[in-house]
Amino acid sequence: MQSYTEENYLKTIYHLAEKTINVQTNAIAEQMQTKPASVTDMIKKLADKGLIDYIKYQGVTLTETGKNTAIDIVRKHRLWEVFLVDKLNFKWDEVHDVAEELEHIKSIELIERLDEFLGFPKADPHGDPIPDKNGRFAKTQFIKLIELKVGDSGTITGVSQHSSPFLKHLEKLGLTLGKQIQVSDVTDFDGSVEIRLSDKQVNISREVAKHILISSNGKN
Amino acid sequence: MQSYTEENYLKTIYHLAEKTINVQTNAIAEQMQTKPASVTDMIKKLADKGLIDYIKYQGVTLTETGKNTAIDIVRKHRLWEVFLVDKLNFKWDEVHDVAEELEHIKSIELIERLDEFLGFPKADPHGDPIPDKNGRFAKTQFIKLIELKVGDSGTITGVSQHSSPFLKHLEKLGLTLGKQIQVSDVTDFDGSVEIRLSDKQVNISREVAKHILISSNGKN
DNA sequence: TTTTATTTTTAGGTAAATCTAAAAATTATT
DNA sequence: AATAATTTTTAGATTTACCTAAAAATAAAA
Ligand SMILES: [Mn+2]
Ligand SMILES: [Mn+2]
Ligand SMILES: [Mn+2]
Ligand SMILES: [Mn+2]
Repeated sequence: MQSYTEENYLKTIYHLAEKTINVQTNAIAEQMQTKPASVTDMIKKLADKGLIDYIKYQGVTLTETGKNTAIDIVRKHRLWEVFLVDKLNFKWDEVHDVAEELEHIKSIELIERLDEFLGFPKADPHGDPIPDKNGRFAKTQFIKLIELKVGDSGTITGVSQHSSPFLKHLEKLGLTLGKQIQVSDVTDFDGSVEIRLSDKQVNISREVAKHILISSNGKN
Repeated sequence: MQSYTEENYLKTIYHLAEKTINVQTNAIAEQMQTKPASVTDMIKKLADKGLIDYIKYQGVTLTETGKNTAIDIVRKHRLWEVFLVDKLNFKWDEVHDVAEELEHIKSIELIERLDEFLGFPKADPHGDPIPDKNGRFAKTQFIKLIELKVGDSGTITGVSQHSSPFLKHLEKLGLTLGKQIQVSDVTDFDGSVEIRLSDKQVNISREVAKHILISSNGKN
């Protein structure tokens, strides 16, 4: 059984491992809003428990057990987010912090029944896939909106930034999950992207375009 | 802001204060499954924070702030229990431990929306009253079944014991909340009580009868 | 290949929540 | 009222998760 803190470390390492093979001490410290020295302490403990492989000065990787544990926490986090949005009418920018707490509730029964209650959802309110009870989930094939060329179209199926200001901004622009979009222009001057929606046209900065994930349905 | 542990102490003191004015160190220790020495430490901290009044060797009482905090935790605990039973199909004997964790999730928004989602329930699955968001709730007038005389009747509206074995036992006997009952006999030999239900007759021990709460609707 | 910069670890310490063993205060019994 | 029993508190440690400051290792630059 892991502590609340250990679980947060495992989840952080899991997410960082999606970008780099070996996860570095400083990266964990930044993500966890703590100091590298504290990370080193925790890393040793997790290694002793067989949840990560650790070579001094070389960063860490999750073991099979560690990875499974992390995925289980991610599963809980995302299911709770669905609950908050679908059942309690939270907005997609309001759910993260609460889910950050709820994900640590320890009851297999609870999460399985919640999953059923929610209708076994496949994705959370941000488009992130929800692992099933065996930890399996489809690796989603997303393209960053920024990578689309003029004329390309697709559907918004995810975001790679979960901050409230960002999500509120998208909401205001009407760029929510499931929306069909087409890139109508890319401005030479600042690289900002002109998006055609079914009913209107909006302009978004490169920074915003980087964090919108598209499931492409055909190039032009 | 209180820690998880502080919250559990406050809740324990609150419940013990329903029976005695001054709550004693040993009583808290027993309830919290910890040692009196640990309780003394925590008591000092809670007193420093202004959540309890404490005179050495004289036990403690909750301050207004402490009481409000405790009631808020009780509110959360009971709402989560309703959620588990009404929405996730848990049995009334399965919810306590999970609610014990869920009650510590810190989000006012969450609990108010949950309350609404559940239809502002007035009682939890064990018949205990749920405080509203201002901490107010009707003081329920229960009579212990053991106190009824032969011929008295009433409705089962609560239990004063939440252990799984006890609740499963009641379930098996058909003695669940809302059931109409009448005391048809009290055995001389062991004081066990004969209960008439709408469709059958059951015999329960004094020990069981002590923990069933009845809202009386007329004596004979 | 030195030197410099960055990253990571170690050393030593703090605060929260617990413990055991022993001392002190209160309560009950003779 | 004196003694015994019970309750409560103190003293001194331990564990977990942090911290700062300094040392060590690795990576980058000159
Ligand atoms: Mn978390
Ligand atoms: Mn999410
Ligand atoms: Mn609790
Ligand atoms: Mn209850």
